Amino acid sequence: MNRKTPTRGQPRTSKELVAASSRPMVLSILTGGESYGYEILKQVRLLSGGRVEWSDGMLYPVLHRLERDGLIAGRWALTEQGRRRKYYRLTDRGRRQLARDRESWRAVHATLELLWRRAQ
Amino acid sequence: MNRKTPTRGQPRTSKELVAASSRPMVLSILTGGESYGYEILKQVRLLSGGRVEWSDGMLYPVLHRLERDGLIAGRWALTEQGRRRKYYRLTDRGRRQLARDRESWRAVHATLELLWRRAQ
DNA sequence: AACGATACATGGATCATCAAGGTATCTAAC
DNA sequence: GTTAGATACCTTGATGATCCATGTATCGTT
Repeated sequence: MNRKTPTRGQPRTSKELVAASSRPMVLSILTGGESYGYEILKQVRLLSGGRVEWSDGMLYPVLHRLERDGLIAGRWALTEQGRRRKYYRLTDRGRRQLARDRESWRAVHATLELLWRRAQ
Repeated sequence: MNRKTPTRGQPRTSKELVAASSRPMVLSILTGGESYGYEILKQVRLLSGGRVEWSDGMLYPVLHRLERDGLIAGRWALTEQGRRRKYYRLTDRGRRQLARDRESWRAVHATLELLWRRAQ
């Protein structure tokens, strides 16, 4: 990996927030169809308008764990340029986990927004 | 601590989500004025409509860390019933940290909601 | 030849909650 | 009087997470 990519920059997101959002974020991205690690990194950067940046060293273990837990399923493929890629797709189990994650997230978010609106 | 209180129940929130939200949640609650551990636990339960439940064994270390880092300041007090309480208030540093946490949270939330709306 | 982007992976340090336990006071029920 | 529940604080060991640094490799452009 090129060490000068913005992937290695100063984190704008706390590591706890990354930990909490990585699973629902990856699962959500995969509801749009198959994807692979490097593309997921770019998707996150794009969708957040550059406000969320993940390191690749963080994402790959996440993908391995999600696969180990049966929430996503991977298959190896080769591009025309000869690069190997591991494509992941969402499993039914992953879809159910995403629904639970979304509910938990929204419960916490609603509480925080309530507090923030209260204090302006 | 009474072991039969709902505080010890099955967590509805993943530990990662707790980790990500505990600091902004505590700091936000303290924008409403001084509070103490036990009351903060009840506030979280109340504000979330019972959807977020923290264990006290998780909260006290959080409060100690926030105090150690200068984001909150504590003082001991005694109630008329003779119970000791440690009241915490938000410091200026804590207020600045909360502003940063809120921004990060909203960046991640906006990204997730974008994905969720996209997929219905 | 060098650089940057693409594409994957690992390992040690650090730091977090969780689970389970502890101390103590007060009130209400039986 | 003693049991139970609520109030109020705290600590420790096990587990598990990202972070940081590093490694491998291909391809296109300068």
